[in-house]
Amino acid sequence: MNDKNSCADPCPIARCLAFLGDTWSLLILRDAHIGLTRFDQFRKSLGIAPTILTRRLATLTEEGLLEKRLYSERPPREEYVLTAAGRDFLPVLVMIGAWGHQYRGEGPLVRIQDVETGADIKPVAIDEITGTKIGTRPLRFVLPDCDD
Amino acid sequence: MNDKNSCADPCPIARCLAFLGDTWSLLILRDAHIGLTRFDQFRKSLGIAPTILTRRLATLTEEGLLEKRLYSERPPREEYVLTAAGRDFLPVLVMIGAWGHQYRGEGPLVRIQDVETGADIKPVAIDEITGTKIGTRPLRFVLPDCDD
DNA sequence: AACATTGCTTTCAAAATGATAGTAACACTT
DNA sequence: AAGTGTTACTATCATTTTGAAAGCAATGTT
Repeated sequence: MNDKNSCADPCPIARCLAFLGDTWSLLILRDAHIGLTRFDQFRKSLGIAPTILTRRLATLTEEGLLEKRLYSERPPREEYVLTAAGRDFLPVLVMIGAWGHQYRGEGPLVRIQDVETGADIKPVAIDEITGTKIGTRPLRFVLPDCDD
Repeated sequence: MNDKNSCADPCPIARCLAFLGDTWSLLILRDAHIGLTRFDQFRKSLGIAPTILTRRLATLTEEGLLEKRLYSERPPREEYVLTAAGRDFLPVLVMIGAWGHQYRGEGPLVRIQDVETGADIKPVAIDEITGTKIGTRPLRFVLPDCDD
């Protein structure tokens, strides 16, 4: 994609999107966070063609966001559960949802709540160092030297 | 996609992904945040086919993330600049980058810095209400009644 | 007048997607 | 024991999307 030089794309956004840059993968991850684990649950929830679902689940598994777990030996049946990497993807999904909520929020909308307090979540991204919201201070994308 | 009922998909994540759920759109937005505005800048930066770029820029413009601005009358030339909605998409990109940084961080990596302090940004998503990091407390996705 | 620049469009082959049907391995029911 | 149901797929094929390459229109530059 961006291979003007010999090393892999140095942008962490591009690296992530290289295999997660499609709607289905992200919706599968969303459903996984909601608690779905099985092929047919994903298929019914998403209305996705089984061919595509097979491929997406395989990619997500290969890339370490999901992992297969045998939940029945006879008949052999596997389910897909989130790994640590998959669980750590939640902030991305939540921020996508926050944007959608703000800019595509007409009509009835799913809301994300804190289970304990029952209150709606109000997600914001901050810089942990300065404590300020992302977007309030100018940022810079810095390319390192690349001698791979 | 998820039209088991008559109303539009109530999930704000799905709504966002409905038109932003592809790699190119997100990379264009990334480049727009870096400061690119012109067709050829995007094309060269991304190595994208002009056909696709035309379509993606049109969608991003229609959806209100970019807007066309005439920067030369003769010859008539337009550039694409981020709108408020487009600027507010930065947290999503930054969180995607943070995930990529953590889980796909081998080799040289672009880092995001605070321009003023020069320090690397450490992006985290928090719930503004409770102040806690997203992912540390159990969440729930709540479907509202839908009588559209 | 010839060439360069910018922002596209046209064309067409290749790849991805989606819909539908079918299959494998079992369990369960009668 | 035969038939039916469940789950997780695979096979097939038409449609859609993508990508590569070339072309073009409206200028500015030399």
